[in-house]
Amino acid sequence: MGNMSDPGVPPSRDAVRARLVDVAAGLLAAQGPEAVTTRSVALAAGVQAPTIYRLFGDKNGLLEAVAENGFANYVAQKHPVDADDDPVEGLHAGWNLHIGFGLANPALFRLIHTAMRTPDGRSAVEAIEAGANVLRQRVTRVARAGRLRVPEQRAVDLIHAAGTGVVFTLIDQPAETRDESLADLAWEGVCATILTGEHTGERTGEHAAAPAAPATAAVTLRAALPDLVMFTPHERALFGDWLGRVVDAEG
Amino acid sequence: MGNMSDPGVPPSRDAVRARLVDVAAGLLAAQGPEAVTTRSVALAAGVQAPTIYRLFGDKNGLLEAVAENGFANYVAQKHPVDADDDPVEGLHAGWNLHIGFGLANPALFRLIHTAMRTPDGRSAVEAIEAGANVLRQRVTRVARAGRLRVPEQRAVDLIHAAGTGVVFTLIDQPAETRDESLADLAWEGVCATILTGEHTGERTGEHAAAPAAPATAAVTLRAALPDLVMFTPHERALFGDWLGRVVDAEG
DNA sequence: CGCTTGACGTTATCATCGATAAATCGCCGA
DNA sequence: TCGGCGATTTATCGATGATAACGTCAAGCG
Repeated sequence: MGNMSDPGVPPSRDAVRARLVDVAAGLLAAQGPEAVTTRSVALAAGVQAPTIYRLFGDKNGLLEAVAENGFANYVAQKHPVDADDDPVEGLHAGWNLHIGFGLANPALFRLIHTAMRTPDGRSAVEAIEAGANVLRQRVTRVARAGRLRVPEQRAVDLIHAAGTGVVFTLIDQPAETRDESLADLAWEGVCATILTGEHTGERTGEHAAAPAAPATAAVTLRAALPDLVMFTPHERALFGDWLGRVVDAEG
Repeated sequence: MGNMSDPGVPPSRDAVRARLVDVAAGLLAAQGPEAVTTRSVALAAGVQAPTIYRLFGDKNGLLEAVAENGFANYVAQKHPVDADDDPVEGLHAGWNLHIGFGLANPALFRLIHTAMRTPDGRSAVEAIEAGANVLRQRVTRVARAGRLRVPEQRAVDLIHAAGTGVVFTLIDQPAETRDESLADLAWEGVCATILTGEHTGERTGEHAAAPAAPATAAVTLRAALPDLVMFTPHERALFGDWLGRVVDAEG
């Protein structure tokens, strides 16, 4: 938003940045990763090569900006999925977002899962980390609703693994023989594995499995206390007392 | 086999080939893909750079040979899994092979799924294509046994997607916090999705009989922990630990 | 034995790529 | 007007993938 009043040439730095990102994204999508050289990007954007280094630090910075921009664009283009729905539906929406982004940006998806990773496993792209956090939050919502039957981290990992694998499998196939319903099949499998209830992910409307507030969960656990052989008698007694406090306070 | 009698220098072409492949594989595994340059490989192998091009055509040919060799080595090191067993067990063995190879050769796995692909989706590495065919055959065996409830191609795709996704998810995590049992969870989910019958692939015995209500309740309670204001921080921490014990033992 | 032939090693070199230093330009405020 | 500073341009560096050109050696053959 800098100097739009200038009639001349100075394209306001942010405009140059955006143009570079657009050009790089276009080259990446159209001609693959090896077509994205600093020279070709600079030439196509009408700037000199050093400009890239001043604006992005190095070529990796440019690619990170491309990933950031591509992901943000894709998310923005989707309707926001109001969060007051069924938590499972929210999770499904996140799943579809993951799959859709990968199929729409295969080259970028490959790049993200290979080159652009810090040694500790965290993604070097801010937006990707943010997306992972959103997934975590949505899984937590499902857990709070009492519909998760595996630990949250395992659910997060399984969803991420299934989504990543589906995208790789699909973009590795020629577009003609590609059957994108593989994503739905995988989603069914994920739901059947991590969710409670029989009709897992679909628009069942009403589930036989109860919404299960914390109090309900505490009641369930207290009923199962005698079977929990991993506790010593004293531990079991204290555990039961605490469950009682939860029941009294939350119920 | 060639000229071992010669006391002098000629190391029999195949020996040079094998040494180059070994050196390249070592560099790839130890220092990452960008450490595998034609010069570094040639230097470490004691040959000149053009030798690589005479033996492998180009750098990609060398990398394909590395992938081929790495996969073959891993397969050979495993016991052959006699094929007269339960077809589902054969499938499980193939699954474990896929996962194990990816975890043992993360850099190679990344390379295979990014750089070394022909435009029509087929892998450029012969051994990988062969592995895919083995998977197809094993799925066909399961289908012949009447235990498949989805089309064969969908089953093949789902298994491949799940395996690929699990490997990527695991190798993207630091080795310390990595939980490799994610592979087992994913295998359960795949079996539940593509196989008939309730007790799917495992020697379930006790697990699948009940949906593990205590574990679900414990997961739900743990997700709601931050909202349980009736606990002191220390109590909450201990309570969370105990809930974790319930999840681990019952789930 | 002498000649040819072809495979291999060696050296030198090319084109390209990522990245940067140095010089040059242009605008803005004092 | 002029100093100063940031942005642009030019030129270049080191590394990399890839190859041409030349020399060497052993095998085949008259």
